[in-house]
Amino acid sequence: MKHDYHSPKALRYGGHILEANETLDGDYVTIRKAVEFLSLRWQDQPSLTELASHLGLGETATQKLFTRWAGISPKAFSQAVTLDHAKRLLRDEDLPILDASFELGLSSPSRLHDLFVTHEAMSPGIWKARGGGLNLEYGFHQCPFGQALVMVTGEGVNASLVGLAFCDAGEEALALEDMKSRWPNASYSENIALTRDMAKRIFDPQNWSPDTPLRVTLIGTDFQIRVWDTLLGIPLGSAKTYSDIAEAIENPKAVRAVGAAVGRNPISFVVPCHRALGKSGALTGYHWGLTRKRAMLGWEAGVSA
DNA sequence: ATGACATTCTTGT
DNA sequence: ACAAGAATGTCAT
Repeated sequence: MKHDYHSPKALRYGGHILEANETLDGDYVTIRKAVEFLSLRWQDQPSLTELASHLGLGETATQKLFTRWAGISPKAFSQAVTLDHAKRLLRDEDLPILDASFELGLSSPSRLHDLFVTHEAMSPGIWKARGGGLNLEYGFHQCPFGQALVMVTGEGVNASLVGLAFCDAGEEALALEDMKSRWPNASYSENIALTRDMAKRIFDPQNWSPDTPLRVTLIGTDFQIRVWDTLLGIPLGSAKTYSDIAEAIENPKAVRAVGAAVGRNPISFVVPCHRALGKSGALTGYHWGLTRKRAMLGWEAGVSA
């Protein structure tokens, strides 16, 4: 199934993650518009004046509002989203190595991602059963990149993130269908209370701590898991090309297959598929919308600044 | 800039 | 089994 999510809609609201059904106010709408404008026009770097007039606001108000969301100025955001900057991300010297733990099939903390996660691969049986016997709870939450669909398995300390998808307000049904089609035999129930904590943990960098690593479970084919595992090793503020990844999994010619596997990553953002770029530094593609990929890269530039 | 095609893996018949 | 398609890359025009 294929969806076209081409509007950006980036949204943190006053530093808090909101639930999907909470009312949006003027700030929210404005920020969304600003990111959309900057993201769509990444090629010609609009000035603050242009941005402000597009929003119908004063320059100071625009500057302040935007900086509160992104952690960086509109100017810095535009730059973070250029081809040049993407190339710089690719240049980053130290190549992340595959976790030894993957070889062993065990879970282990990966400190390379700033959003400390422990990940484990689910038994191939579950994959073959297309999610049969799996109990998934989900909920939608507002996040800096639109509505986030959070999917969790297990309870309490065992709660583990299985899926993370994005959409614009109003497209929740599509996103849910998209995710359900990956594990059609799993059973699904909504549980906002459970997923809310997970969302807060993920989207507020203040909650990123090695003491409380986020548990994630990778469900996919062998090949896909190897690709996703490699993605997990790309640190914040850096990026890899699809061919880099193909080499990392010791299958250098499988470049195209890597692209397909990256695109099929069910835990978008946490498994940083947005840090996979074309060899030229071009963003090439994103399942949840290219503009959203730019927004993520820009937002991360603010986090790491 | 555009297009053909090489190559690998997934998925739907 | 088989064929089509995918978030690529390279080479030729």
